[in-house]
Amino acid sequence: MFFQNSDNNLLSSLNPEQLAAVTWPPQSALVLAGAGSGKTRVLTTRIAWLMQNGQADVHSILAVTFTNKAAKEMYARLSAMLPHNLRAMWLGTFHSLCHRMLRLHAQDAGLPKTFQILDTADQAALIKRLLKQMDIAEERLHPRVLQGFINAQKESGLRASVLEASDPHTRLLVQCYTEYEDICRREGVVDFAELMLRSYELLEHNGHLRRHYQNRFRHILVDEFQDTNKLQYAWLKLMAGGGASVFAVGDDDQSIYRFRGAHVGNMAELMREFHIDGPIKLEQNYRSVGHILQAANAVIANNEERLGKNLRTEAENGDKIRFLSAYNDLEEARFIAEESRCLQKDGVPLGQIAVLYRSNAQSRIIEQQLFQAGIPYKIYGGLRFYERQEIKHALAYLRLAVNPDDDNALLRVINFPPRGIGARSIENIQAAAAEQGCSLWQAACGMGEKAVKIAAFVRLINTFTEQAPVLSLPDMVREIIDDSGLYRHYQNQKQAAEQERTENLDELHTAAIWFKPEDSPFETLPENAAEQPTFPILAFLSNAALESGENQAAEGQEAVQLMTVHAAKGLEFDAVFLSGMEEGRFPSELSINERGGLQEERRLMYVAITRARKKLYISMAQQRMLHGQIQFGTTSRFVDEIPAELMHYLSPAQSDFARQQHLSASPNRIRQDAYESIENQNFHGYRIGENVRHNKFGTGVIIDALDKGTSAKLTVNFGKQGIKELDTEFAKLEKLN
DNA sequence: TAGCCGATAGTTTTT
DNA sequence: CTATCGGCTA
Repeated sequence: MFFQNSDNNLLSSLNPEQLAAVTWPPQSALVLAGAGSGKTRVLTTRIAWLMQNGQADVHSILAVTFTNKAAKEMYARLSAMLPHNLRAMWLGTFHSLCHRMLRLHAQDAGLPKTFQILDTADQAALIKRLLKQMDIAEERLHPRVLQGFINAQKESGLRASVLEASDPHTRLLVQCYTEYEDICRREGVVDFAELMLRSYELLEHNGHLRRHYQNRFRHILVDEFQDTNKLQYAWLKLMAGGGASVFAVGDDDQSIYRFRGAHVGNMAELMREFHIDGPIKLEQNYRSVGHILQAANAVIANNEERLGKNLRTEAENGDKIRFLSAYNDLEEARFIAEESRCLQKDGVPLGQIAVLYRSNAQSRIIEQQLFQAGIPYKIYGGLRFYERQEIKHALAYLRLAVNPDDDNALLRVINFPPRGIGARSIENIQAAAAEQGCSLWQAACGMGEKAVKIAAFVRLINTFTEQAPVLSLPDMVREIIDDSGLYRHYQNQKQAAEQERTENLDELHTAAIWFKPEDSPFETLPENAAEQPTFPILAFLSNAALESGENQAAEGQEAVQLMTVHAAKGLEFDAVFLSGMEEGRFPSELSINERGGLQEERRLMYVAITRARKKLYISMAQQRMLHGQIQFGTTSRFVDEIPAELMHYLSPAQSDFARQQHLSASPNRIRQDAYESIENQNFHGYRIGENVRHNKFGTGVIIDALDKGTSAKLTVNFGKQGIKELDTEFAKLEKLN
């Protein structure tokens, strides 16, 4: 065989910790893998090693990742490492694997063959419709609350029928949940949580299937285990019930999705229930320089209930962490832009520079400054491809072509583009549907030719339905875009932004051309695919729902990368700007009051710090424009948790004018001149950036200082109390650290 | 029915 | 401040 299958090749470059994890005997294990410790590599190599040694084959492995991107990456890496055809391997996200199972056993799971997947927005739309139908005002029950309730219940494995309500509000929620389940059943749609729960129940109730899968999967491998929710853990337990080994990899310190149901406790639970003596720790970091790693370790050490690990590196200490307490958000953004330019001049590729922030709203001003400075940038976040309205509209037509009973899809496009079917007509259809207990589509069909506009719409959908089994997927998509009038509608709009939507519709057509259901390892090809001519459409739609378009940063972009800290998880950059480090923003005000919220924020901080390889900048704005108002902020407590000896404090130039002078005079020296370093400067026991309390002005931050010999004059920002100048000789200041 | 205007709310996000 | 949504008017 050409392929070099020797252990040496596969394992040679692993460190002892990694080697121990990869070659762990076929028993369950928990790998506690710190940031940058080669976690994905261990997981991938473990699979390859198992297969090389004949301990596992393509069919006996179940590998779960958290994102589609990670699944694809793992698939690519494994394909490069192994001579096997991996198509049959069950590798994917929890949801795509459950989807695969439900497509294969739709009937046993009590689902129609053509069941569709609701994404978050679809689910929200359905819930709004439900509340309106039940005549429940938003003040009484906000749609978001109900959506959260339903998802939380499903993720706890609870159906409406088993819920008991003691108070009226809960009773209402349960009542709505019951109705929601009913609507989903009628329309043949499943939400994300339902994919998990339905799959779980299928295995639980169907002993035959359960035994089949339990016998099949001997090795279950899970990535990002700290982000699993309770239902996913229960699903894994069920799958492993036949004695399979569970090899879970995760980092409790990087668990940042508690707000959407992630349960870090699963790690301890796994050790207990699978009789794992202790975690295998990967503590060797290959990413960051010493100072950055020390900062990360120091910050996270403030958390309790950790499984416990301490990252180490053989790298040099590197630069200190540069900290800037800017006067306002504009100043902060300008600093980031200028410093990016300097980094670029120093040879750092722009794509290796990231600007991180706690919330998306903070990106705008940074974006503006980068734009003004002529620095290319790319923002991650916001709408993704399959979430765009024009794409959702086109897909709604496609859904109707394979399943006209999909009320959600029908309502979305029955009058888009506008075709004279207004609220009144839709109410009529809804009334008829309610009376006959049928779908909106069936009601619309029953309205007869008198309702001219509705009849025309019915004919339109009917032509699509007829074409669906005949045309190829790309032709079908083109037909829908053109004949629905969508394309023309956007073309005729005045605003350029609306006209640009046609480009996305063209892109959807292109996506359909490239989409090959049989090529996708994450899709399932039913045995009777040939007899189901609309299968490509179903697969395309499912793919669109499950993979709403890549949102995570990709390599090789020659642009500064702007994203939230959450979005940066799993990525790394040579230089990182961590912006908006103000108390109340990061940690977020809202989470401080939540139980365990602060610890989660600190983990987020830990994730942020460990994204940086060589240079880390931390900045805050003493004044920030938020919701149209100026907010005053003090330095985040997390910044104070970084030992001062790792920090290098920068002070902003005294005036914009001064900076402009420097800018035009010597662009290369901006950094030195505009942001004068005041490191090690101790102003009679105080330093810039420090938080202090004054018994009259409250808490504030030292933003500037002047040594006067016998005393120092401190400029302190007391937020709402304003900026005050205080002399260390007279003022009574208490340090807050 | 369609488009416009005013009120309102406003973490983090993948599936 | 600004995006979104619902209600109101032409």
